[in-house]
Amino acid sequence: MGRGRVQLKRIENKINRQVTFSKRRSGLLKKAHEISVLCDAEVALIVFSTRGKLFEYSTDSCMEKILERYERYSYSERQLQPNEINSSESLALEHAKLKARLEILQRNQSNFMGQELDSLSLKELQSLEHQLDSALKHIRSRKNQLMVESISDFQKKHKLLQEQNNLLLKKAKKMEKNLAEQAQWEEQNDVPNSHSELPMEPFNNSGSYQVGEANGGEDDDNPPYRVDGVLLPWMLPK
Amino acid sequence: MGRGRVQLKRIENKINRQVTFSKRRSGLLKKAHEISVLCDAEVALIVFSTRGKLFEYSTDSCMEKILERYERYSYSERQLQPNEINSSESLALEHAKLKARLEILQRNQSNFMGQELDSLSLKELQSLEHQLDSALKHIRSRKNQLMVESISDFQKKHKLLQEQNNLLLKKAKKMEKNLAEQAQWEEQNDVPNSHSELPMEPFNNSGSYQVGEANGGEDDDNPPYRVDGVLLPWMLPK
DNA sequence: AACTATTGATAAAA
DNA sequence: TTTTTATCAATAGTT
Repeated sequence: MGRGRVQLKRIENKINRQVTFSKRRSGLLKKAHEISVLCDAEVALIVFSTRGKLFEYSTDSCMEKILERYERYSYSERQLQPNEINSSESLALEHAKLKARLEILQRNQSNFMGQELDSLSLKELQSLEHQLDSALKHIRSRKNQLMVESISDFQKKHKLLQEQNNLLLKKAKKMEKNLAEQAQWEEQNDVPNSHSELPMEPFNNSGSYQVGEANGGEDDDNPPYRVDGVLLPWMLPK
Repeated sequence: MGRGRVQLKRIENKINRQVTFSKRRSGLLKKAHEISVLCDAEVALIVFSTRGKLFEYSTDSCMEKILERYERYSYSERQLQPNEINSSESLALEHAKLKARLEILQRNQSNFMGQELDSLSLKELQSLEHQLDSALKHIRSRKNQLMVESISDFQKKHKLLQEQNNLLLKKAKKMEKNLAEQAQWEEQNDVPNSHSELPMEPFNNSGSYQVGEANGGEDDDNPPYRVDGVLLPWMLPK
């Protein structure tokens, strides 16, 4: 738009940049207003110039409402609803309450992380200790549960693969035997060699869940948290 | 721009409105980006469609920073022009932010108390466990410190009182002796009895830091956390 | 979603 | 800055 194409890069000439900014800014604000009116949309536009001057447009000249809506929308995936008109009083009160609660929670959190303990009494410390102790128990229990689930999952997969492996092994041996017999027969009857050139192997080292060698009777004799010598990520030392 | 002039009023035809919104929206975002790049400006653009869908653009994809800057800017502007109506607006935004933060903190706190663990992964659980472990160490260390301080404090006071007690005891004995001598003297000289009717005792059960009987040589032989049989509040079982 | 006739925006110049 | 003017870009209505 204008004489000559526009490169999408910073205009180095300061004067030009400033002029362009002024023009485009008004254009942008205008377009923002237009879409807002034409399409019944809620628009908030904030522009800071290089030198930090603020220009803004907002539908219904209510920037804060839109920003608040934005915060709600982007912070939590909550359902949008028409803005409730909170009286400034109740909002201020709510605000103060929230702030107070936030402070408490923050101090609590610090305490839970073992910080800012100096202001706590012996009694409070002891209560905190008990709380954390109990929390740790829950956490470890949950962790253990996850681990056990993981282990049993792996064991199932392991067993399945092993059965498959054994099956394949048997099949392979059978085929080998057949081939040997055929070869013998052909030799006896003077037929040219025609069987596969690849020697049969017992299918090790192929699948992602592949486990060692086929070991018939050793199932489930592993020590806890170890599945046939495979180290799961969480088994590694921290 | 297009065939025929545009009336600056809401497009009543729903389909047309939606199409126009889509077109103009992309145009607006593009122009916002252009002015941002060309003129080195900081731009934040928020658009809500009629149906509440959010579209946004912001320089450097850092919306929050720009919004914060906006808040700061408009706050300082307000300070220059005391306006009570606007204050509630900034409050609204703050309010939304606070709420979001509160939510996060609350979930954290739940986790710290060993609750709502189901949504956590093994890794997160482990990190939580370590954090709590370390916190517990701090807490116990602090508790121990307090206890040790408390004990040594009590011991000092105990010693002091004991010395006082001994002193008083000696004084009392001396007085008793004097009295006995006086009595003897009076008896020898036939003077009527006039001394105190209360028998002298070694000042037990009087001060708040009073400790058992005066026990000369047994200082500091008590088991840890016990000071002469007195149970401190934190010594009581939970 | 594509196409174009128009209007709108704006770069450069004043 | 704002206005002017020559061009380019956006888009309304249509397909």
